[in-house]
Amino acid sequence: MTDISPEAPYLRGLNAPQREAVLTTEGPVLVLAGAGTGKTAALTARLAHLVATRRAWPSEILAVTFTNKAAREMRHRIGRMLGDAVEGMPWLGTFHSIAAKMLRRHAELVGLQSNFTILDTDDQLRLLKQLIVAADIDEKRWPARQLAGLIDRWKNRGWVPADIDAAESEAYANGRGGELYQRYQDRLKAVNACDFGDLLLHMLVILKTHRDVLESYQQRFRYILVDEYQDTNSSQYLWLRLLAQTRKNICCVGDDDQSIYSWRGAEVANILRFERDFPGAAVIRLEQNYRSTGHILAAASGVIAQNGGRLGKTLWTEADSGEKVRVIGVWDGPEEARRVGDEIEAAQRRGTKLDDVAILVRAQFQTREFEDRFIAIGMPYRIVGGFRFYERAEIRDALAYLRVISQPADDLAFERIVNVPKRGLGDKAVQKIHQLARAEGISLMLAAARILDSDELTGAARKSLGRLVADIAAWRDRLSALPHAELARQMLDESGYTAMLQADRSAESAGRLENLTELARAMEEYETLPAFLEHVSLVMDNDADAQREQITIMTIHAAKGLEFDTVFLAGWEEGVFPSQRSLDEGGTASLEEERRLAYVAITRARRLCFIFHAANRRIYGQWTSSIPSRFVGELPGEHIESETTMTGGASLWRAQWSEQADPFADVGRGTGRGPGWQRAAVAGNLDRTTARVGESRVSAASFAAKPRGDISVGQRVFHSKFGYGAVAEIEGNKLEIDFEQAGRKRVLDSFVSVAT
DNA sequence: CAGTAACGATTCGGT
DNA sequence: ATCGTTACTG
Repeated sequence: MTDISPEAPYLRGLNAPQREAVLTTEGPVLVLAGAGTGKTAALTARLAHLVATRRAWPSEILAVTFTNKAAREMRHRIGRMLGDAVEGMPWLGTFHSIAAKMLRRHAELVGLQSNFTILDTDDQLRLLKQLIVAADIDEKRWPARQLAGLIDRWKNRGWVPADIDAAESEAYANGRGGELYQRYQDRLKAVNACDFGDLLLHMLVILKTHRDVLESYQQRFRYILVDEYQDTNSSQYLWLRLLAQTRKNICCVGDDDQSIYSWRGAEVANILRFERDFPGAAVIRLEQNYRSTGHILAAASGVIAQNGGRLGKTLWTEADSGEKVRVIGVWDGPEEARRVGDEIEAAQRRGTKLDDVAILVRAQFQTREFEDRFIAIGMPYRIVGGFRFYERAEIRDALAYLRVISQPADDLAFERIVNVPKRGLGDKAVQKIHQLARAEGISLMLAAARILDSDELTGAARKSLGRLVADIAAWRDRLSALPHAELARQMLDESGYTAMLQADRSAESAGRLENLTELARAMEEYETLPAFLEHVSLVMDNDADAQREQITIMTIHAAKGLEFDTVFLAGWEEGVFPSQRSLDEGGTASLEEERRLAYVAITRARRLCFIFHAANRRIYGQWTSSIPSRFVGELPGEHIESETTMTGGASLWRAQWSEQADPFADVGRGTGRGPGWQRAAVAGNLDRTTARVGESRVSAASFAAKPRGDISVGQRVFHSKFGYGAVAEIEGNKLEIDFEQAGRKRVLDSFVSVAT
């Protein structure tokens, strides 16, 4: 079966199907890998095997992952197996980074220069907005977001503007979709830029139309490996199929049950397509789970079993059954946060590390409740997702400056910084530059320089623009003499950006300055400014603060591929999870995707899994009563343990919803009519609820109070939302406080008490 | 040009 | 509720 001894170190500890996945090197292979079945171990072993047996040099293997993080981890693990031999695995990366690398070599074939910029969503939207306005379309009725989504979908399918037929075009502005797509592509080309979809689409076009290029890559890549295959979209699939066409040594690893990105263009159908396009593909199933206890695995399996059309895997484990999944019903969101906090503290006392605990939510808004609570009790936490480092305004501004320096033709970057900080270049000045640029067919940067030679601009605006243009030129000159990180620091000072933040006395400005320092530091790790900018475009990771122990709060989507000892799943209510959107539209398919999410969520847990559902929740400022998610009802009874904190207990609870034939038949948005147990619960919780209302009344009444005598600068105080902090400034009854957890905030003195 | 009031949207989110 | 964007006003 193989020419290598079965004792090869990278085979140690692998089970039979895993070994098969490693040793079946020739021909197409499809590995169906359930959650926690040691997929990554098998995958890295496969790569090690290919190299160790001299079937291919590292540079002859194309290995594609879905995220940069996954790519990094794989690189790391192979490094451990092969020593430094992996140094040269130049083709291990995400679809986008690999496509970008290729495209830089062949850019001219699609009318780009090899130093093209990669636009992010924000740039993309601004550009589209301009085109929409120019096309005389009402941006209110036809939002840029919608067009962006549409173009994205087209690109995901591998369609260029010429492929858009009338029916497709109809989806935007009465049939003008295709036209705008074309204009958008023209505009991108004019500014020498690409969006993410283009990286793949352009390469696809090149591979299709330039035989020599295609053949050289087919020649080069002896083996192709694809991770998270269920997440690939059509364009990625077509790209892979072209590259694998001749040698057919392609191995795809995926799990149809973990396909949760269809809204982003992923097509599970690619799995079925694979067996059709590569007849005779070996199909290998990894079904032994090494991660979770028996109860957790059984609970997850019970839920996912409700889905139709699965390829079918039966996960099993040799591990103990462990503790049952705990399903906890609470009164409302705040109570959910309190209960989770209590359980975490209890787990901590039992020796669980906070790093091993995660709270997973369906939607970002659910994180607020936990954040509030954890600040109050001083529980260290981090929220993954939300605003990433590179998406913050100050970072984007700084990057825009750097882009203008690196690439004068980058109009979008120029527009972003032309009046940041404010330098008196408002709409009308910018408009004039635009006009000239359009008339002459030149970049904004060039037009700005040109306009100074005319008398279009006068007075302050003229002077100010002159200074900016001269500054940018000077910074660009210095780039050859100075390390780019150092240049960035000087640029931030000289542009007035630092001064602008220093002048801003708001609570966040200090943090923003720190972020900029961090940005300059990060730049030091890159050879050149363009190399750094490329990294930024492709990697939106935020790998700051990993120092002290903290729990993690994140969405289920963000948790895919991760695992934790203890997992809290919050907000399992109809309308939250499954989300209202998925219930309103999308039918069975979208409900099944939600169910796969539930499956992914439960299988993140190694040892303990808690599932919460609240009877009342505030959504968009509106109190809504809710009933437990249907997924709660799908959890097999023998693997869970239910409890409720509400009077009436589990018996009443169950009586109301779990024994009806179709308990969700009349579930709709805001029916507002809660089941009977809710009324019972209301009675039971009346005291607590009124107490809370009373509290806030008292606070409100004290709004007008005069400054109090027991607080002075430096005093340590406690605030029920922000926790402990020290008073930094007093202004009447308003205090500036440096909170230990929440940073500097302005609060009324009536909301704090003197700490003891 | 800059500050403020009104308006509106608001899953999931890597590259 | 909240945040971001736009429209209007000083």
